[in-house]
Amino acid sequence: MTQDDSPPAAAQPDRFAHAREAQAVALLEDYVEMIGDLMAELGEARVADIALRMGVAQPTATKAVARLKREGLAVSRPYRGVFLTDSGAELADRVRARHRTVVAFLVAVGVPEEVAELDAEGMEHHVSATTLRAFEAFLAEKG
Amino acid sequence: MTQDDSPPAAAQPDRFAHAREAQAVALLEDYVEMIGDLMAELGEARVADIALRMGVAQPTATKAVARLKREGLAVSRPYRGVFLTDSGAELADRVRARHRTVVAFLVAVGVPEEVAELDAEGMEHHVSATTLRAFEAFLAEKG
DNA sequence: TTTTAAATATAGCCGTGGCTATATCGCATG
DNA sequence: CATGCGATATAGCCACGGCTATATTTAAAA
Repeated sequence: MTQDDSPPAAAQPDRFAHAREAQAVALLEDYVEMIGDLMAELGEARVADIALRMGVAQPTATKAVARLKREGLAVSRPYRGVFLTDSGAELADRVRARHRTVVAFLVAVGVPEEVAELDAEGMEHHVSATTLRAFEAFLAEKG
Repeated sequence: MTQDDSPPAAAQPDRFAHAREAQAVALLEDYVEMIGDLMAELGEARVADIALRMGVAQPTATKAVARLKREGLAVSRPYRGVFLTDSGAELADRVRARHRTVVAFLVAVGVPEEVAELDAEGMEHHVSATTLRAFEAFLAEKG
């Protein structure tokens, strides 16, 4: 209208859809990883501990567990501990490994440890398999 | 209960709170950047174009604009275009610069262009000022 | 000028992910 | 074996960020 009559460029909405998608699974990944940690440390994951570590109120953790169960990532009986299914455990392992790689990579390019830990928590969910492999390659040859 | 009686480690819930916080502003950042782009290209940002580029329905874009106005990042009169405030424009510039840096950095460490673009869209919102500086330093000396 | 089409706004719905308050259950203890 | 406490679940609230359907307004065309 002011200076350009070209169409508004039916642009790249997919990029954003993609990021939204990643965000949708991010929380599930965090919860699954945390439950995996708790199972490794304590033998079981209790809702109270999940809530404590995630920094949320207990009913919020309960709701999250319900979602995990719906997604087939966890199982639990009322008033008992929460356990990961096979696919949940597999996801937890992948998430944990990715987290470690991202942190190590950030540190390798000069980010201070604590900052790397903080930033990785949000970044990791958006790191694709391709990018993760690039990080690993970088660490391998520059280690 | 099973093997460890130590307290469940009143862990690092702050990490997650931090990531949640970053997520909260991520969408606002995307909208602001997009509006900045549209203003630069077309002289004004219309809700329809914002919706088109963000890949959302038009009422979703309208709602987002309302939020931007509440946050003091944009202004608009009913049925007219949307414009950024000074602080909105400043934010748009910062976001755009950060986006470019993150993409360039990913490419520099071996991530294919298109993947870098895709991953950056989600990652960038979690890249702290410290990490961004590390990326810039890396690019500078490794250019 | 009147009519119509396109753009914007509004209403109302859904799921997510937080919260507080409260009910219910399980277990250890008395 | 009763009871009380801690852990879990449920109810119900809120804001966000999507959506569709519909009303309203602007702008263009007849």
